[in-house]
Amino acid sequence: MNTHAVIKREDGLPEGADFTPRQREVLAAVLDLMVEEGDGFSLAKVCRRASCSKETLYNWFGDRDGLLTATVQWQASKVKMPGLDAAGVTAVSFRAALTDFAISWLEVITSDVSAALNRLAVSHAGAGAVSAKGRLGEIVLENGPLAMRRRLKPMLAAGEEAGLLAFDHCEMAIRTFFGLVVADWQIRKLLGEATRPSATGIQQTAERAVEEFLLLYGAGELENGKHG
Amino acid sequence: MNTHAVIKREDGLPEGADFTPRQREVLAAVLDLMVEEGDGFSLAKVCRRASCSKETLYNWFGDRDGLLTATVQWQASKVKMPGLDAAGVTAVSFRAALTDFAISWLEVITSDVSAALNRLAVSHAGAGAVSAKGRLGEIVLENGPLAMRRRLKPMLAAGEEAGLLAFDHCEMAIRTFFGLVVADWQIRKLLGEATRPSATGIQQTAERAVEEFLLLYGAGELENGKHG
DNA sequence: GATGTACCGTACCGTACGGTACGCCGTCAA
DNA sequence: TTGACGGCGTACCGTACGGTACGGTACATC
Repeated sequence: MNTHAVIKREDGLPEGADFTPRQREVLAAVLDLMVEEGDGFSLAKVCRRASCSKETLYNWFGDRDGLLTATVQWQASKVKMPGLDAAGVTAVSFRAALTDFAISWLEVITSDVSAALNRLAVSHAGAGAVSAKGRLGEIVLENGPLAMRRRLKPMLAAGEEAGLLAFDHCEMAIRTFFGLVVADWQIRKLLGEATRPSATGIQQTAERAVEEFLLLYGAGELENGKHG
Repeated sequence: MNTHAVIKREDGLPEGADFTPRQREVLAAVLDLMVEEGDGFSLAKVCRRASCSKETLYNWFGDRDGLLTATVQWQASKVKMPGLDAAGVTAVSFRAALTDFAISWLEVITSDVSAALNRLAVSHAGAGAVSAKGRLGEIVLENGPLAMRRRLKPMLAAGEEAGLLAFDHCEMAIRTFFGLVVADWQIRKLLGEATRPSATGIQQTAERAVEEFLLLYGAGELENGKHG
């Protein structure tokens, strides 16, 4: 039982990640390497880039998996989603909030860092049945799709409260929203398709997705005619 | 310049994959191992499982990447999508065709084999800038989202032809359909979430997706009221 | 029967990488 | 001044794996 320091939460959820500045430097180097080389980077390279020794790495993070986990958790702790409070939602502000949400989600998803992290988690999720590796997939899942659901749920609930939305099952609405926004952007990015959509491309995608979502689930003044 | 035999198409598209039966046995073993252990399996294990020698492996496929590529291509060549010919589409048959399409797509996407293949391609897509690895991502991309688009396009065109659909840009409609059907199923599967939807779960997802799609893009008799 | 070919099994080699050990130096407290 | 400590750099070790070589065997062809 070594102490590994820092992160110990047994629920694996991405607690604040209270690393020292020096440790964050190291993690930043890891993140860079992950973007550049995927899972294939060596500890030696990390040390060279971060100007630290392997022994330090080992003392801080235990082993390679610990380092990866720490990196993923640290990055996860940095991503803050725009939250909309339920107070005083109007048709216009609600639509705008949904659009903002979609935009920032698309920006995250199509970023190189997110792609690298997801690649890492995906490959580890399929490696050796049990192995401690599984945690990575869990963490990313927790901070990816599941975080989106958690964020979205109160927004949609607020929308329903205000009579702007109508749905039977919130889960279904969430899933639909996810599908309309993300579509095939993420999987194409993960599979290495180079073209990242431009800012306006993302904007248009988001607006269209919200438009379609409101066509399906909008009520009252939000429910307007077909697009086209 | 070794001969590597078999697949040589420079465009990388997943041509028929004309392997000998014995070679297919080997590829099947590789596929199994990929499902079980992800990208981490060793050539030695392949040999043990397939009862072949490393030298044979090398003669047939060149190197590890060649073996992986061959496996991916072989699997890709096995996936046949249900095609609907444009002749005599009615509102009912069209909806049924879309639903069938969605169902079979969901079945593929949530299968272990597909997940393993996608994991492989995803991790290789993020590994080392150029390296021949990139090809895997390309191939899977070609047989994943892009194949779906190709299959879907004539179907939607036929639908429009028959006055059952109305859209400005076919690409947009395709993207929307993709999003509604796939939603977060694929990414969650890739990240290792164990629960595969049941047959009826898939059925319901597909029907709902088609329902929503037709609400957005349906014309004439296909355009019915809101669900709920 | 001799010869060639295709393949299996296994042993082998080089390398790369995770993990460990150790010497050295700056900092800080006593 | 001295000693302890945290951390850097480097050298080192064991292992695992990709790739190669080689002997042995079944089978086909002449």
